[in-house]
Amino acid sequence: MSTDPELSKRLSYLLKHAQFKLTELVTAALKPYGIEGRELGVLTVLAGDEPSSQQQAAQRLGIDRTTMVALLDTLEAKGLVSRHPHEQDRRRNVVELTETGRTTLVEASKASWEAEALFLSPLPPEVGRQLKQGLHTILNADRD
Amino acid sequence: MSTDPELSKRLSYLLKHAQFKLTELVTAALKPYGIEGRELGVLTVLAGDEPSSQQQAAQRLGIDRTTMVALLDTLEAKGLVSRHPHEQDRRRNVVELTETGRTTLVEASKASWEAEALFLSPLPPEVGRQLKQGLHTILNADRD
DNA sequence: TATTGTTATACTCTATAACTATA
DNA sequence: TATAGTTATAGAGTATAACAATA
Repeated sequence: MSTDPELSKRLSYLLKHAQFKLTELVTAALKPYGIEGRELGVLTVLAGDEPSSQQQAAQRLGIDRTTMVALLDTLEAKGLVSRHPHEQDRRRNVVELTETGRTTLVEASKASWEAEALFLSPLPPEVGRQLKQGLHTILNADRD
Repeated sequence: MSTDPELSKRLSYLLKHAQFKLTELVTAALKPYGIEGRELGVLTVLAGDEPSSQQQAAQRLGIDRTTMVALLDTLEAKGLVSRHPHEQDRRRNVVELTETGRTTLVEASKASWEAEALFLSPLPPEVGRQLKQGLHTILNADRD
């Protein structure tokens, strides 16, 4: 893509293009399962411990609740999640994975990890781990 | 932001949030100079060796030529670049930095590097270098 | 015919504001 | 009054298609 020598030394440039490349790999890997990376993220969050309301799930994903609506519309149309009114508080929707949703999550998740491994494959395994660890350290540096 | 334990192990998640955080830092650092990160990228490319046409500059940035039009409209309105018809080929615009554009580039570039250093500051300098080197290796792995 | 810059348009992703139904 | 979900809408950021000027 871009090849300006000065620009390609910028971390902004490296991160942007790395994300672009990883997204390409993940999208291709998930294609057989009929979902995209963002949707896999939603399934992952929904699979956690308790069945959560739409708003709780949105918060855990760091997206707006209005964005979550459209995302769930799609996943529901694909038969991967189901929405039911909460028994005690009927304003809320309890969102759960369907049986298909659970198997899709398992298989698509595996494919996604493989895409990540492929992305990191130009590096020795230990260097790849350090790269992830470094990003993790930076993102959690504020929280103390 | 998001705190789902499963999700935050994904490289997709780490890259996305890292980019978000770096963009915040760079945007704040560039604010005194009245430009954004993408505009600094354009100035950087335009400063390279030969005065380039709009399309050449767009290619080096990896963006569409139609996107470049709006970007240059903004930079021209700010007095940082100037457009002139190419002498030999009057279809092309020669895009150059103005005097103000050149000093802005120098100062804003410095501020941007400082923002990057701040972003990497939770890591030991050597680890930060390795992180950049790792991304660079991954992005150039295809090209051989 | 092909190319450069431009405009009009549309598409994606996202958020804000307002509506509804419940509490 | 306040909250969960929804809808309508708008704003970035981007690209595609069509146009005028030039080659």
